[in-house]
Amino acid sequence: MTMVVQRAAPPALASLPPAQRKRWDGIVRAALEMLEDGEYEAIQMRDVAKRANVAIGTLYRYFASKEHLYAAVMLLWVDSYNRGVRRRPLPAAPADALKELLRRSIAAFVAKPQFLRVELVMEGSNDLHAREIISQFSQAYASTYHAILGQLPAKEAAQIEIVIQCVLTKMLHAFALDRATVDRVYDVVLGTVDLIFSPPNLSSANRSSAHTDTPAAPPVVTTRQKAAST
Amino acid sequence: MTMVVQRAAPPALASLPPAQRKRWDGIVRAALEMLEDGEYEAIQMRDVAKRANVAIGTLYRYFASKEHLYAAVMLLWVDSYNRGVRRRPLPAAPADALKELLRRSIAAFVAKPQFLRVELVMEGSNDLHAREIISQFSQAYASTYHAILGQLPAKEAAQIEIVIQCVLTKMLHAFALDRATVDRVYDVVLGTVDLIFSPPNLSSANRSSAHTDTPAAPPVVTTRQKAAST
DNA sequence: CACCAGGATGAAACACGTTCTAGATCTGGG
DNA sequence: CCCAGATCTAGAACGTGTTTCATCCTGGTG
Repeated sequence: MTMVVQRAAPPALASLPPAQRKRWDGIVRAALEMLEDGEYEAIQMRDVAKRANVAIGTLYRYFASKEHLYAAVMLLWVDSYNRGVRRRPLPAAPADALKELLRRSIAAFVAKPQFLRVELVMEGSNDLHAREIISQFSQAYASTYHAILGQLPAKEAAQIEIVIQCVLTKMLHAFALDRATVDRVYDVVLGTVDLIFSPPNLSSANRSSAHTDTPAAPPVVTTRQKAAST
Repeated sequence: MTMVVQRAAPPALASLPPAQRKRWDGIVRAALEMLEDGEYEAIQMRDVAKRANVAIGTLYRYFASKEHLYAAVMLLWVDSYNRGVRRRPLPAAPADALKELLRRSIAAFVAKPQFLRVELVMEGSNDLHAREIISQFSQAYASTYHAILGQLPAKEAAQIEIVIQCVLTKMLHAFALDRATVDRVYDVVLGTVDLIFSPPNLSSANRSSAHTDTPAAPPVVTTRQKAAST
């Protein structure tokens, strides 16, 4: 009565006998190497299998999809990125530490635009396995920044973290797609830190809100309701 | 000697005789309708062609790829979005106007997550035609925000614009992929405005930079160089 | 009217991710 | 040593985006 499962979930790397772990490694390594000198779109699963000396069916027993495979590749790669970025010491002041960390991150990613483009694909992916892995390492980033901002009030630290994260990845993606130069990436990302930590005199803009706020914005409250239902 | 072109570039909508323009419209409308009640991935080009009453070959004469077609769809849709968002008046104070605009934008997008997901796909796309169209309407967004921040110094206005833009789209994408609730989107996006316009007391964090800056960060300068060459 | 050029047609073929099949091979327990 | 079951393999097959191609309009021109 125990019917055969249509397709088993890909095994977790952790719980894997050495022989299979070796295969796993070989596949990911092959995929990584092929990305080193070719675009994601140009890489064929059949070729990855050939290069790793496994059958295509085997490849698909370990990875549910091309996106899942390359999520694993990114995870491997991001490790080396992390080691490089965190090696040298950082300035003590949060704003300066942040800026320095961002410079290193940008440098690391800019050196390998294919990986950025793959990350972009991953973020748009619907594949469950891929998404899980991706969220893993976006949390890894977050924790790095969290360490720096620890001394700030938790609320602000969280907000700053996410803003920085958004700006950094967006700008890197723009760069990866040739929509921004390296210099612009640096300018915008570091400029964001300045904007947050050394704000220009916006108080005039802010002050005027005291008397224009209430009269002009009564229908606002309904907006959120509509969003949920429409 | 004039050899036949392998594949003519898709014609621009502007320079098109009425009959063909009508076909163009029909195709985009069909594609739009199919997205209204189905996921992008589930939509087949063959079916779009059938629904628009054109041959598949014709469809591909107007649009170079599925992504190009859906970029055009998004452009059509974003028009109606813009009309909706800009109709009611905004508060006069930049910070408040910004917040209100953001609330409306979030509401508009949250109501149609398929479109968000398509936008995500578009942003990761390598298709030239698609990317050109996409950059068109991300500029359309930008101009909307630009109008609000006109009274601020140009430099800061530009920086604020881009930060807001990054945070907004990132959070919307997170929502589209079920990685954030609607409430979180509102909190983070509006919180960003607060962070910029009513910064908490970060000066202590900032002040200490005066004496930690120079000693701790000597190897920094080389970072950018490495980025460009490696 | 005959003719031409530039669409338009849709069936067939191709490409590549993914799945399936039919054995071969390995592995651990008796 | 032998068996049952898991895993591996080569390759065929399938689905969907994309391309090709032979053919059929259609509307302007002499």
